[in-house]
Amino acid sequence: MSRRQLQRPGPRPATTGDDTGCTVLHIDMDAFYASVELRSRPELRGTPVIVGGLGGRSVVLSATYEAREYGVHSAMPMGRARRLCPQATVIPPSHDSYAEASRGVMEVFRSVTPLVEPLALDEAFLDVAGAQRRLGTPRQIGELIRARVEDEQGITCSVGVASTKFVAKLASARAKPDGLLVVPRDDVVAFLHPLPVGALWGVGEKTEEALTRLGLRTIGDIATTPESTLRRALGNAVGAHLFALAWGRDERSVVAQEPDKSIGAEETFARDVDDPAVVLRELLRLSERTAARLRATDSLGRTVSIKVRFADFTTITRSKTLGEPTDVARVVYETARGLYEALGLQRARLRLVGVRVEGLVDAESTPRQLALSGGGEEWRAAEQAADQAAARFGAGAVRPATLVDREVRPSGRRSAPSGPGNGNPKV
DNA sequence: TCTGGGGTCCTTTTGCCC
DNA sequence: TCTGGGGCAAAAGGACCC
Repeated sequence: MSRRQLQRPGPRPATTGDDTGCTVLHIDMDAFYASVELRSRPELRGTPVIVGGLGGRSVVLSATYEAREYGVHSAMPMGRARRLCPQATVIPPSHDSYAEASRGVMEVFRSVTPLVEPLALDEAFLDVAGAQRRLGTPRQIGELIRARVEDEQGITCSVGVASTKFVAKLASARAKPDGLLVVPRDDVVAFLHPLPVGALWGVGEKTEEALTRLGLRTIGDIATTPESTLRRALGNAVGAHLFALAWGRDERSVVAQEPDKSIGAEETFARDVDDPAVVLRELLRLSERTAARLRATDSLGRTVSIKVRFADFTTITRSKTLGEPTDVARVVYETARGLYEALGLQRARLRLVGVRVEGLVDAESTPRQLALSGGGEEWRAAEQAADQAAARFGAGAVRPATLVDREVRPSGRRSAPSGPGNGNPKV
């Protein structure tokens, strides 16, 4: 599902290299969403298939290799993709089944080693140093995983085997589709230097332009440029980082799943919106979705930010840090509304709005200070009740909060919130 | 061609305190 | 009392990833 393919795949390198010390595996599903869809539509195998929304503003999420032959790739606007490949079958995404397939493959990975670092639904790094005595060399482990994923999930994947994360990642891209590539320690520099700068992890469109202005086209070019020149042109962090990568230096180790740092939701309107009432209703929906996910993951967040994209695609963000972290939709919404109203947009045409909560902490280990915050503990209780109803009867059972707002505004005696701090007088 | 939605990380600016 | 500047956190923007 990688957005960029390596531009010049060249001859598939031999897979016979020495894998000693190459304990980092990068595993990447081939055309993941499309492959999952093909499991239930086997008659479409070998034909161009595009997974993407049907709306006018959607983009390609995944395309089979047959569709890619026509120039279709992920993140491309659907309209363009359909013009490039009119005969393709278009399938709207079913995110639940991708999540389920993802759980399946991650389980395979974790049966090999606990050191699994997922990067996305369809890819992960594995450190297999500790699994070698049990399962064989890194290459053998890679082949074992490929076989098991295909057996158990009915989709193929590609594996890169190297001594560092980013070389493993480049190797899996080169091995695609349905392949495995080992880059021996001694071959790293020779493997890297002919590649275009855009192949480097962290080099996108803008950085590539900047590098082109410096006359640098390959990773080898970066390697022979003074680090100080790179720092000046790209900034300290990026410059130093790319210089190190160009020499195959990458100290980052594989770390098993870290907790999320932010949770949010955003929505592009089908058509631009200039009605503040519509925008506010959307902010409410997004706040509820975000807060529900906070509660579902036992997280609280301290900073609420909104994102507003105008019709011309310029985008701004505004944020506010709360006195204490929250997982209450009402608090998220009121903060978001304040931020939106402070913009004084009148009737500007908006394309997208989003809500995000940052600075996440674990709910269990964070004491709540109800009296200080006016933090909507009663709202929290109501929202938890709604969570439970949704869990039992499906999300449709829960009424939109626009109605809740009018009918059960928490004033005076109404609900008895349970949990720490119960009994604080309100207002 | 006309650009989704979920994120992370880095840089710069701004405001505050001392 | 005014001013400068260091240090810090928050805010804002932007690049990048899949």
